[in-house]
Amino acid sequence: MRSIGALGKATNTKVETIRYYERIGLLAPPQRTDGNYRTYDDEALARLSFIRRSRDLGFSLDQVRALLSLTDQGTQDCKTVDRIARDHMAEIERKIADLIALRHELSTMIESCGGGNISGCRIIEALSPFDN
Amino acid sequence: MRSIGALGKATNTKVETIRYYERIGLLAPPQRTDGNYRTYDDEALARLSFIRRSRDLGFSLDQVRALLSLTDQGTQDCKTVDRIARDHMAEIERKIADLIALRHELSTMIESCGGGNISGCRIIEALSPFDN
DNA sequence: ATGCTCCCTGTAGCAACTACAGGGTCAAGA
DNA sequence: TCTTGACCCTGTAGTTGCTACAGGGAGCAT
Ligand SMILES: [Zn+2]
Ligand SMILES: [Zn+2]
Ligand SMILES: [Zn+2]
Ligand SMILES: [Zn+2]
Repeated sequence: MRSIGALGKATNTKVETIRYYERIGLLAPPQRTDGNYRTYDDEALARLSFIRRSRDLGFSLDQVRALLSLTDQGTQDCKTVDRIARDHMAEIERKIADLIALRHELSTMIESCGGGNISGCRIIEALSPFDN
Repeated sequence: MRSIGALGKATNTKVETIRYYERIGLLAPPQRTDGNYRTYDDEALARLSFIRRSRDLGFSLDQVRALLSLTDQGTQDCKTVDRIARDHMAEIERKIADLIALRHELSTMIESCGGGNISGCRIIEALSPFDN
């Protein structure tokens, strides 16, 4: 059994974040000490580690919730797990493509800056309408 | 002079968003009609277009605010403009790198799924602690 | 007069936390 | 024993950039 602070250190999670996960139902309310302190067992540690790892991989809390509830009924087919992961992957791909397009536009813009005063700056021009 | 709805259409911006920009001081409060309707002139249109273009390029509202106030004093050196743009570019680069690393991890994970039931799924295993 | 579309203000919601304020608890040292 | 300090508690509000109402008023056409 460990305190919320110890759990936080073990999982690299802020105490407030742990309480937040409890509030939104992602972590079960743990047992309390006589002084009303939360105490966590190893299962809670494993569950929070799972959550953090999933979050680090960019899954949304809703996706994490789904993954957790699927894991809790471990006898089912893992098709849904696969689906969630692939959907997330597709989203990442989309974001990468968007950002690469953005980078191209930005770099063109930045390279055009001649370095005079602002009224003649090409960056500002590129942002402004009606002066193409 | 145009109504808020017309300005919204012209800049592809929702009416609520325009009011929001006004509330946070990004757009000046416009003139009003007798019936208390906002009316916008061409300058407001240009300003909102600038904002939208900057937002499309991923600048934060704070960055947009800075760019606008720099533009308003057009005689200054454009060093600061350049700086904002380069900072933003660096952030985009960081995000791209992060997402590419993420994609690598995810694809490894997804490819490892053999398709049985959940308790043996490699995706779940990859997310879980203590079972490496 | 009635409907319809637009506009107004003010407030609350989204994601995923984070940061207090204003207290209580607990272990250790003087 | 008393006190100090680190930790914990609840509850609420802030962050970013909007978006969505609710409950009204304005303006125009029929
Ligand atoms: Zn290009
Ligand atoms: Zn320049
Ligand atoms: Zn790898
Ligand atoms: Zn699987």
